[in-house]
Amino acid sequence: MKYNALKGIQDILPPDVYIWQSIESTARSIFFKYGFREIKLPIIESTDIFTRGIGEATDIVEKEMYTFPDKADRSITLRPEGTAPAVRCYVENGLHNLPSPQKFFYTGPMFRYERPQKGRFRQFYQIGVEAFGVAQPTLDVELILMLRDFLEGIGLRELNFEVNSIGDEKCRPDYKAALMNFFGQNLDEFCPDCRRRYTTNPLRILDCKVERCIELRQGAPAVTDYLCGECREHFEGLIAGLRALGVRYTLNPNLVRGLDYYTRTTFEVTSEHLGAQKAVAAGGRYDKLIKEFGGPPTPAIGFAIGMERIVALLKEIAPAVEPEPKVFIATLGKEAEIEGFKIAGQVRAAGFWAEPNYGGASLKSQLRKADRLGAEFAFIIGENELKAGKIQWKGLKTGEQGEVEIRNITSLLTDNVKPSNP
RNA sequence: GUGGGCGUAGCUCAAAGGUAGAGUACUGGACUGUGGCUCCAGGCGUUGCGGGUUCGAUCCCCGUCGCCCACCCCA
Repeated sequence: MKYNALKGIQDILPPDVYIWQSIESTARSIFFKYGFREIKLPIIESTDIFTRGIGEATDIVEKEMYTFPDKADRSITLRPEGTAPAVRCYVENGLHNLPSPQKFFYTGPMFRYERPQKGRFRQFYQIGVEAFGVAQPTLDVELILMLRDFLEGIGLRELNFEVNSIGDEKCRPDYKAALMNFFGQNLDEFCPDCRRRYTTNPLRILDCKVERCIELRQGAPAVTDYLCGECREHFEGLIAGLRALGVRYTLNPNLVRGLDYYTRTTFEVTSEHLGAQKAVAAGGRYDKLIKEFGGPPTPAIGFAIGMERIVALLKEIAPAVEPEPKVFIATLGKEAEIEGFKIAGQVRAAGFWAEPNYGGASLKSQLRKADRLGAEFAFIIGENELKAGKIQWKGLKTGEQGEVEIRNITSLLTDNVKPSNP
């Protein structure tokens, strides 16, 4: 019987996992400086968290959710995204009673039942960021700035920052009507997908990739021309802030999002070095969602970073590297083996990776193993060394060899070697 | 859900109807206490699975599962 991981679900192994760790630690340190605190959220929720939060008619809810009945026949769902659970958490824990803004981030897997392809998986990881309680566009600007700091911090360049505003419940209906009026004139010339979108979500016609549709939508009304006064002011504040802080961006009036809860600001960071799924991070405002979840009306904004996609970009820049032991401890004989484990303890206490040999083997094969592991030093302990209270050390990169008293091992290392962390 | 490509050793790939091979990796040895180089030894792999055609299938056909890419949509 051969077992496979489920379709679209993969193991993450070394050395890749070291890239993941470094991304997460960079996120923690940069987000900390912006005052974002980490929270741990459950990966399963009551199904209605998502149907209510994301929207009944969205693709995610209609066809992509992992939904099961539990043993008491409650409908539960593996989270397909993090914002709805974060809002549930915010309201349930009464966090609106704390000073605004409340700023959080979280990491972990999301689940969507989709056909896998490059950059798309059924279980995929996101770093999610949410900020509650401030309506001013300065918060939007700060989030985008933090996202840029993060992406540059992990070493990514050549990314496109696209921003847009899709208005709110006051002005979006007007825009939608104008759009339908425009497309309705020659609807039968559009592709079948767009004809379907016309009724389900006409905004999506704006980012259809079919060439004919791109031609046909020339001259279509732009969302930013239909913003109400308040939304316009907000959008202008966002643009002014980005400019003032030197964030390079492009306006993309066709940037519409597939989740119902977005209002006003939407943004997306893309790379040309990925496949068709080229968004590495995306987000927007959701000013109505907290009230929808039974909390007080509270403006909020957030974004999500796609881990697999930034890992793919980083691997393109530099392949993942396997960390190497600092010291391999080769021993000859039972007594030396025990002494070897004690010495390993000293090396570790000094902050270095010590790798022992397990069980008897010839010195030759032990050194070969040390070499293949990429160890920097081999320590050799046999009968002679035990008697003398010394060890032989050998630099496997340099070929140098010498003797040192066991009690001086720590200073030998700390004086000559830099500690290495994963 | 739709379309296309691909499934042979841990990995990369041969074998184009006559019942599977190489490189690499791994382990050990040559070198009974000194790695990297070299040489030697070690794999009965249900050729993804199931059926069909054939005297005979890794190869042809059908189905199925899986992977990859694209569409839809999204991080």
